Amino acid sequence: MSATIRIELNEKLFLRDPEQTELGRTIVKESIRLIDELGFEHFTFKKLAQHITSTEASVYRYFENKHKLLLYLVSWYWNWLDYRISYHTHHVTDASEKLRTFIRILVGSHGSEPLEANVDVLALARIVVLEASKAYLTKEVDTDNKAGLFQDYKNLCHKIALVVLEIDPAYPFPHALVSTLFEAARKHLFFAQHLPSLTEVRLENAGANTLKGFLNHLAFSSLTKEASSVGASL
Amino acid sequence: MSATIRIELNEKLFLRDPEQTELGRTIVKESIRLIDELGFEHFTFKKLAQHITSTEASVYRYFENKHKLLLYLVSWYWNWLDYRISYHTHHVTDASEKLRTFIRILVGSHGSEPLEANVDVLALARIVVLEASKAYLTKEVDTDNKAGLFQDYKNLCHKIALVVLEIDPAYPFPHALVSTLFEAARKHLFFAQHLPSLTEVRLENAGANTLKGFLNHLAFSSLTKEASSVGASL
DNA sequence: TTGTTTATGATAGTATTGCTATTATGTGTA
DNA sequence: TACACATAATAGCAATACTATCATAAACAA
Repeated sequence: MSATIRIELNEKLFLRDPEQTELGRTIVKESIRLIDELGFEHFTFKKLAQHITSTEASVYRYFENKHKLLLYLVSWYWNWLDYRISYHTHHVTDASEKLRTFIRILVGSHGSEPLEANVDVLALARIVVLEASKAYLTKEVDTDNKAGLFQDYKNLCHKIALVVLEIDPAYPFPHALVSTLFEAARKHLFFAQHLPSLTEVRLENAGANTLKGFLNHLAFSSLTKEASSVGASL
Repeated sequence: MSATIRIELNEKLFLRDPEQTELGRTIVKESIRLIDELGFEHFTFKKLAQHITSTEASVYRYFENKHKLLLYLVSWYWNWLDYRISYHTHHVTDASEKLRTFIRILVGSHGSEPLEANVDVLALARIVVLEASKAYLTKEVDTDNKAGLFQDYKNLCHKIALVVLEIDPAYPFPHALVSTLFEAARKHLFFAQHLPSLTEVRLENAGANTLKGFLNHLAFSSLTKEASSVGASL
């Protein structure tokens, strides 16, 4: 494992590859800090430009608009997660163990592998929780999808879905289950912090009522033979 | 059942109660049509005012801003759903049957009870799918929550959570499961339409791979004794 | 009836956002 | 040396998100 991970992203996510220049890397790095601080709605290219003592026009040379920048950041995160999952499961043979590992990484137990130097991954993870849904919940979703801007998320989802099928080849909703786990992971992290009456998940709790516990329960309940027959009878 | 349902909403959702005046009702009715058509990002009070041949200032007298209007519409929807669920379950004694009915209504099998005359409920349902998450995924969530703006959603969630506990009193995540069902219902309706590789759920399919089938499987798998023990062992 | 409140409309104005265009400047490359 | 090229500096424009003021008409109260 090298110190910094090379993450290749769809070229349609940017106008000029931000990884290739100092300014580009600064834009990415500081936009993460600023979006995390202000929230996506209050974040503007003008504020970013002032923050990095550059100009609005320069930022626009890298990203078409702030929505594309968000898509870039979120894609980067899914790639990074993919990398971490591969890193932690490539030696695991048991499919159930693989899924368990996936969930463990998904809920954000960071620290056991080399962190990306240039990017504040914890801030990016917070952005993903609060903003990632907005990347696709738009009227432009079909256009963006045709341009392949969600490919990384879909790839990752498919990869885990294959593990699910390995556990239970008869399970009829592998992709649906995995995307639900992704969405639920983010939502319950958010609920635990801001709307705790919507979830039993507690972040400070290392024992019971962990997000990991809930997601494991949700996933493996669905994948036992008994459970499958429950669904089929409805 | 009367022809039109009176739905009482938190007064902090509006500046002047739109139900009390002709203009107010027009604002609500036509904002639903416009948000559905344009999407929340492209929707503005100016466009709405032009659409209803009124003025921006008049709209602002009813709603503080478009975010509060969205909160109003979404709250209205949860209230309406609550009403429908009560209507269809008040005579049901079996808890599992109640949960099944809840899921059936959640996925949107409309038409069996009186429709609200003034509001295009189908358009509102589409808005909820695309925009409801944006109502709380903001930096203002704690302020809005303290003002009670999410109370209707939380109440509904709690109500169903009690049914879940009736089915399996030992289940440790009743609210988490129910909020997951709510979120998943919206997300998979959306995925089925726009990102079908993220779900097996198909809308046109009346037999297999229905949203109802997936949610029932997800819910009832988690609530069988066998399934509970699966989760506890992790 | 008269007077008064109240809702709406009409109009104006301001700061910010989102974006484009033009020109200048410095830096590295052929 | 000449050229390309990235960035900075500046300007500008249309749209957005409001706020304020004043006129008018309907509703209602004395």
